[in-house]
Amino acid sequence: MAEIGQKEIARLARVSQATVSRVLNNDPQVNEELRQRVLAVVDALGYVPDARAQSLRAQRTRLLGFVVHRAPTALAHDPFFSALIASIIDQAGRQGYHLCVDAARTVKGQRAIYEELLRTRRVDGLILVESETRDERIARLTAQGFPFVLIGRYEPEDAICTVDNDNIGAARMATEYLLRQGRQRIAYIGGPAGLTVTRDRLHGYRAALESHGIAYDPHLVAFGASSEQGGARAMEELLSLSMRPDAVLAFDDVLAIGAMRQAQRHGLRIPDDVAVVGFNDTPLCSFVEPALTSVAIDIPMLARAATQRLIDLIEGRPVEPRRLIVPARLVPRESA
Amino acid sequence: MAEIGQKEIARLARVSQATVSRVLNNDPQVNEELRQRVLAVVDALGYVPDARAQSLRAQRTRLLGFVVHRAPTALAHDPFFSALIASIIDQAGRQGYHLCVDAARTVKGQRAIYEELLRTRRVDGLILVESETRDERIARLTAQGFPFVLIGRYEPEDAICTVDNDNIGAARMATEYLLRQGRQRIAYIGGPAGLTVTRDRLHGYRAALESHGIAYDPHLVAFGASSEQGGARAMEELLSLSMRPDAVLAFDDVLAIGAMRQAQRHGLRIPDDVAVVGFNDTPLCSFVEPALTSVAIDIPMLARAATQRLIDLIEGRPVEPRRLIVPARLVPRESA
DNA sequence: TAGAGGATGGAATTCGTATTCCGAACCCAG
DNA sequence: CTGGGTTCGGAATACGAATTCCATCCTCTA
Repeated sequence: MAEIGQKEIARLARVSQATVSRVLNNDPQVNEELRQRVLAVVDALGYVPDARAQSLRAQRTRLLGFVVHRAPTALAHDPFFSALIASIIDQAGRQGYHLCVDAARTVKGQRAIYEELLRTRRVDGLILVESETRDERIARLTAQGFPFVLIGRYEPEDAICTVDNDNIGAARMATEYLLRQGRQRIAYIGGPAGLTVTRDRLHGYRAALESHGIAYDPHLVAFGASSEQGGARAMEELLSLSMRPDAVLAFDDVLAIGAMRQAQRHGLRIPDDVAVVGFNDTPLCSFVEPALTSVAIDIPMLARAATQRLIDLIEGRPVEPRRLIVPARLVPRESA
Repeated sequence: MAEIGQKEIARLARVSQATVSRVLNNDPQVNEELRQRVLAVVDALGYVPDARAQSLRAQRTRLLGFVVHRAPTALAHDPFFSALIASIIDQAGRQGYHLCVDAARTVKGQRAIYEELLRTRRVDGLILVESETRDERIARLTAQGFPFVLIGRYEPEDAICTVDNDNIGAARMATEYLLRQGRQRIAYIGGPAGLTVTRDRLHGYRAALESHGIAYDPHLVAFGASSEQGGARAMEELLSLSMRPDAVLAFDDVLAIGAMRQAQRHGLRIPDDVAVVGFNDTPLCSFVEPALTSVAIDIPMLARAATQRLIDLIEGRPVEPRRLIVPARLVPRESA
């Protein structure tokens, strides 16, 4: 039943197929009477142009690609992921674009996805997240002039379009918040070492301390895998210091909760003895005892900015500035 | 640079464009020597067929549509959502399909998305979730013979392809688990009234009771919005009964946690005085005190089954049975 | 050795839309 | 009444790949 095309419409309206196309594309130079006649038929048949044909003809699909450089199953319960996708869909939808989500199942698969989406011209542009610092694909995309935007920091190139959370500023803000509360020995628990995010937040933490005339003490910095155990172990390490910290800034909420629990096991009260601040403001925060103060990343803003930039890029509009930093905000709860 | 097509390959390999196409599609009736010559050029130029042209020609896009009947922002932190998407991408990817995710921003938008994806033939099939019980779009899809699969129960039609979690069985199993632990007065806290899921789980709960010779007592059933407050309020109601329950089965984890907290505020010990079981096995479960026993829905299985069925439908393979029920399993923790 | 039959590759067409190009009709001024 | 300019719609073509159809050439047999 859906095998109706402009040709059929044209036949029924007794005009040429070109006229049908003109009417549908609001070409001003078409007689009003004809326009109505055509629209009547279009309406009656519920005709809608075939996106596949339009894609071929116009050389663009109105499809954005969202690629996660991670196995699909690994992001199953990642709250970041769904929030990001939701906002991208929203923003893209407003401008008539759709979203094609892909993930690399294997390391080899990354290359395949790159080929599949880019070379086949299946999508008009790409939004990449969780890119490695040195990512060969980024170089190739740049070389090919293929539109893409990166969410998260990327250092080597400066000309590429990037949207990132203000990790330095956020960590600094959180640290200063603790300082204002009179905390003296503030510790930092970092996530996976080597990630730019980990380093950035450490920078912010350090900057806040130093601008308040407090010397940076490496003993007060611990690292742990992003899990409750990781947080607990890191906290254990910090508590064994001769002078234990009176506040902890953690790389993410799960680490923070692990740390909090470990402190509680030692009989310490939160926030009285030790204040704890997490990162990401996940739903978990409200459910732990005491509720966790956390830094909220503005994911919708991140997603919207990235999407808008990508569409601008695709449609040839200038994108300025190339790198955008989105501010985060602190969500105060009971733990600090 | 990517403006190379089969015509260009043909020119360089000194064959016709048709031959290039034959080689790429493994047509057996092409001379081996020619095949090699063509493949050499294809390889050298890194040529990959244009998906847009293929879509038009083959009348299929190898794109699956995933439609959520909800505003994008509403699913921002929904763990269900990302788990579902991740597994769909995985399964679809194995068979050369991609996933196009869409959400209805507004009620009017639902219609628009339906038009956009279906009528424009942008996708080969649809996976729908959270459909209303009476959904006009489903009737239209069925009438048009457009391939689609529903995740979640749908009653009116029996011929449509459906994959659903075994809500009745799961609630029954959880209730029996509590009964085996010697619980006598088991209460049920339901979610949004009117939803099939709510009713199904209530059915399972009731069936378990009755098969154990325990009369169903409507006083032991409360309903609440899916929030911590909702759970707390429902629990308050249950605790005010002359004979308070010694166990609670909740519609989801958040409700369960709310109920648990409320019981604790009354000085009751979990699980000694009141056992609590939640639903969905969200990450929250491990983080509350005591850790929440919950029913885990097999989301990957749900997603994979739905995807596989959709692809079977698209490629004309028979799908049997039309309705598939995926079993859930209980994850015991401390709260029961 | 001629004719049948098979193998093989090229020309042409198709998918549905957008667009270019051009001819026809019409208007007004000279 | 005719020529130049304008308006408008239809024929034709392009987008890139797949496929049908056909011409050619080769081989084998009678």
